Amino acid sequence: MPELPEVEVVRAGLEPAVVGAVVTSVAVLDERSLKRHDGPAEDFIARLTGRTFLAPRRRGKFLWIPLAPAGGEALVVHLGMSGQVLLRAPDAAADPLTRIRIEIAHPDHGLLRVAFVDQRIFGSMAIDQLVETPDVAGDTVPTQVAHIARDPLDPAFDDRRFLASLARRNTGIKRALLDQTLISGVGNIYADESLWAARVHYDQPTSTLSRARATTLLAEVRLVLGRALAEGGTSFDAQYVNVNGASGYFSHSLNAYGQQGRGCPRCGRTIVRERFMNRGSHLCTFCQRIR
DNA sequence: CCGGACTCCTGGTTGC
DNA sequence: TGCAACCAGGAGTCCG
Repeated sequence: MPELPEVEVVRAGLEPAVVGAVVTSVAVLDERSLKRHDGPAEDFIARLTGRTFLAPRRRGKFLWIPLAPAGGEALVVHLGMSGQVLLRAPDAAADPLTRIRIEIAHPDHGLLRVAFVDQRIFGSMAIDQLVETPDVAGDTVPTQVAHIARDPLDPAFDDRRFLASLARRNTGIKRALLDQTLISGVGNIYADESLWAARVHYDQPTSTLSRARATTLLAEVRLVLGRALAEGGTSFDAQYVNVNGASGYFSHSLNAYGQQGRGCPRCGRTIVRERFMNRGSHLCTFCQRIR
């Protein structure tokens, strides 16, 4: 399940290969992968073919490649649960489960294929208009990303505003962490990891979480995301970026997620998995109690 | 404002 | 061994 670190690795990997490249052809192999696109496949193809890619950008789990001229449209990518963006040589064998294939011509690297591969088809691509952000002058995001909060690794993320909305809200803390309109980029895995690190129970009411503990939690969110990013950033091939979003989360340093039945790395008691919000929540019920 | 239920989807795992 | 049921969940929508 790609979350912020995995999506950022994809963004960074794509950047050198796509900036300045011209789209020479587009094939939509499965139209369901255009569910975020407002229009039929023909419209997607027509609006993308012949365009020049600018530098890829990201907010939370949304990735987009602006199209020249700047400030107009962008190719938006969301990886969903299982999406991958693979860079291939133009004559490479087709990747299984490729849903959209984009051929590009780069002034330095020549012809490349960008394959959008997605097993479960929760992800998608779209062409969308860029709009100005309300908080940073000159900054733009696609319209379908405009309702998402900045992510905690964004220099313009507003800590005080986030903490204030937590205090004002009447909900559980994990719900809040997963609410992309409050803080973006955090998914189920890194939510569990951050809560474990900060010793906070997933259902702790946000209004009763002390300012100090909320501050600690936000710091842990940043540490967890930053650590994952550092691990992922070293693992991709420089020439043909093959960023895996499916097995995508960087699993070698998980303390809570998927660790049910094992010992809590902090106190040794057993990590349990509970159903919450129609998904799994992994925690140490000794370290993480509602207070 | 809030939360629950539902939808999208399919490879891998579990259970009989 | 074979097949069906179940499971994973990001994000959007709808409803009470």
